[in-house]
Amino acid sequence: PAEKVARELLGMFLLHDSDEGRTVGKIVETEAYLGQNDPACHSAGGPTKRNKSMFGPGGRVYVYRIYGIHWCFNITADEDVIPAAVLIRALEPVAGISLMQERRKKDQLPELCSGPAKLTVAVGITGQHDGLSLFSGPIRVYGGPPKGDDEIVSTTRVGISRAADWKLRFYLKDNQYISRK
DNA sequence: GATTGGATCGCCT
DNA sequence: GGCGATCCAATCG
Repeated sequence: PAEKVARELLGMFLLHDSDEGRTVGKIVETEAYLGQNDPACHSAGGPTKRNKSMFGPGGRVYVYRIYGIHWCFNITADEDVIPAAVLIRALEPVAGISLMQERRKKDQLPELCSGPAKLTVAVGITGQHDGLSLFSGPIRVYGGPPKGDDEIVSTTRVGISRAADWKLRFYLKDNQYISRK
């Protein structure tokens, strides 16, 4: 289930090996999008060219363009027949930091990956990665989630209008690298 | 077929 | 706090 995946991804590491080099970030903020029964999920209206990556197995990359200019990175979740995904909203920079600084044209660590469209720039993910498996290929997730639920804060998702009161945004309490409180 | 508005960010005031 | 950037699916008719 996407909510479970969203919680368990917190504390895990996102790795991307690109032509320019390797970046690694710790996942510190996520949002769950549950599928066709979730009005805020892109798959709510059925399959389209954009959302097709959610229709299929979990553990794949779903990247879409937002506001015409930014990329947002998701990990698909749940059973094959349920088109769900987890939006990765913020990372704590771990490795390849100089490459992230170069791509973002920012030096301060909290500026590098503290938002869904910032982190795609920092780690070099674009629409060309849409549909890739996380179990083979350049984008991987590894490590384990943090111990104990008490370090995870759950709240409402950012920037949506439908199902606005569902508490499906999760972040690590007191972490300095989240996009907002 | 045309219009609308969004899971955002950075720069401006 | 406001606004511009500028793509594409959803909605309307």
